[in-house]
Amino acid sequence: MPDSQPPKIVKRSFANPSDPQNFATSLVLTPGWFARPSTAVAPDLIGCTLVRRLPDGTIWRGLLVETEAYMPDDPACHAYRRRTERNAVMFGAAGMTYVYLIYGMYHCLNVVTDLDGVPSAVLIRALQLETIPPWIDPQKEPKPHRIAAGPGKLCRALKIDLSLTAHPLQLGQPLWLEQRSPKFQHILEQQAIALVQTTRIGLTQGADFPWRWYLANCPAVSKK
DNA sequence: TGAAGGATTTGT
DNA sequence: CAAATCCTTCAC
Repeated sequence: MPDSQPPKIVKRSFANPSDPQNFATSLVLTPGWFARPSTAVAPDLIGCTLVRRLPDGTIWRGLLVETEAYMPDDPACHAYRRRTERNAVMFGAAGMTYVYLIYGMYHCLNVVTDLDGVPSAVLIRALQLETIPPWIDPQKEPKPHRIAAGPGKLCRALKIDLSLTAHPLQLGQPLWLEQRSPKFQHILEQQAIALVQTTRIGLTQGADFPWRWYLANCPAVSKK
């Protein structure tokens, strides 16, 4: 039975109650939250935060401002034809990463959605980074808010590659997701900001399905 | 075993 | 608008 918003609070004991991870745990989106159709999860992910933990322990965070849904009977979905070695994780339980290589040089990050056996995912297309990682060359990208504007660019910015596919999105893993802040939720409900729904980008098939969502007037969105 | 092509990005 | 660049898929 899929969960609905808001996500469950994860109970976990800590030796030190002031441990910042203790607070972070309650914000982390759980597998059940992702166990809904990708067309339901994708808009709900806008305003949530992607957290990247590098092997050296450093944490890099970005606000999700653009997503796309890929469904089981969707000709644009990598799992549309059949199960293969690459897309196998999409056929499994929700809350896992699906990373693939595109055009030989860019990686794309997806979140596996829906029930076990229903192959679908949400492509994360753009982030608004909280801080700019030092390995980003400011000469190459003069606009700081555009560093993660695009699925390939955000993976480059957060050092996401094929080694991170089929990983659980959980606290302490290389990647996890955190729910919207109360402030974001509020201004969204007050319609002070708008979620735009439109068609997906770069497809040769299934291009007419309106399964792309982005934050209106956000400079970090990949394309207007 | 080989060839075609892709959920992208950048520069001409 | 075409190049970069390589993994995946499908045909033979």
